[in-house]
Amino acid sequence: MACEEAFIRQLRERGFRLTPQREMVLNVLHEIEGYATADEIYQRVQEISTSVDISTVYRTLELLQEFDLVVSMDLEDGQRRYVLLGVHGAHSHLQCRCCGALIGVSADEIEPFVEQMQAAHGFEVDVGHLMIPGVCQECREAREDS
Amino acid sequence: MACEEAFIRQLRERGFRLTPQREMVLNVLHEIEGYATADEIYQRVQEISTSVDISTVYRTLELLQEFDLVVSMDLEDGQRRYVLLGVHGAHSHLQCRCCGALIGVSADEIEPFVEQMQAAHGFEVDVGHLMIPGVCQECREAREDS
DNA sequence: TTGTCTGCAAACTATTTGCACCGAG
DNA sequence: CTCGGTGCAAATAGTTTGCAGACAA
Repeated sequence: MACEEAFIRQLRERGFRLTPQREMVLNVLHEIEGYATADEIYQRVQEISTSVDISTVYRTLELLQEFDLVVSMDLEDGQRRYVLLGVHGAHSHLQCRCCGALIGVSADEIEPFVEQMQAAHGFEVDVGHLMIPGVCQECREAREDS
Repeated sequence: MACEEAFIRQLRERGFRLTPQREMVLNVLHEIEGYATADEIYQRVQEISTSVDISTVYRTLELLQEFDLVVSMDLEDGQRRYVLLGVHGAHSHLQCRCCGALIGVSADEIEPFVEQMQAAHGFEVDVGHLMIPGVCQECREAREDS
């Protein structure tokens, strides 16, 4: 598990400690392999061990973000989502406002757009935090049927 | 003021009423000519008339969104921003995580990207709600100087 | 042992809602 | 006159924080 190693190394380097709670949060993020709210992560951690507090989950997620192992994004429903930057590294997400689905889009695919914004505005796009709202194929088809 | 007319027409059509509070919120949005938080809008409305409640501001903003005269977006600081869709219509925003600046980008400019997502994923991008996080030119230059 | 981390509870903040009165149509 | 809209206050919901005790190193 390369990301756990990276995590432990960074913890050591900066004088932080490796606690079972931190391991559990990281493991849960690994299982999920996608976005999740703090509460969803909390629920899964609870399945493994009760008496882990939601505030610890938040604190761990903050730490993981400082280490660039996780990115967070705000959807319009007011719940922040957290994504583990796994082996694939930074990528963007299409977010369906209809069914709520999040669809991953590789950084490669976003690249032309990133370069365009760079050229036109000197703006450096943060691909890992890019959320693209809209309507997914399934929902569009469902809509056309009616 | 074309958008006020559009507003009044839609109000009438749907049996809603035109109140001074609703006019004030719309006027403030007009003055601002850009994004603003509910609280910022509330403050400006207060300058014109005290005893207008923040809940009325929220309710009016919701109404304006239903009428497609305003779009809202969530930035990572947990405060929702509201933008009046003026004469220019829907457009996207570059958001600098460094200085907080919001830079408008026309729908035309986003068009190639929209078509790409359409072709590759059948996903219909909602240009008006698209927030593109990153670092703006000024902040990048400031960073390079150090 | 030492100082970080945790659980608990309380605080915060942005937003939403219930309700009785007010006022636009 | 009617009933949609408002101000007020209280409720929510997600997230953050203070603190005393727990535990990794």
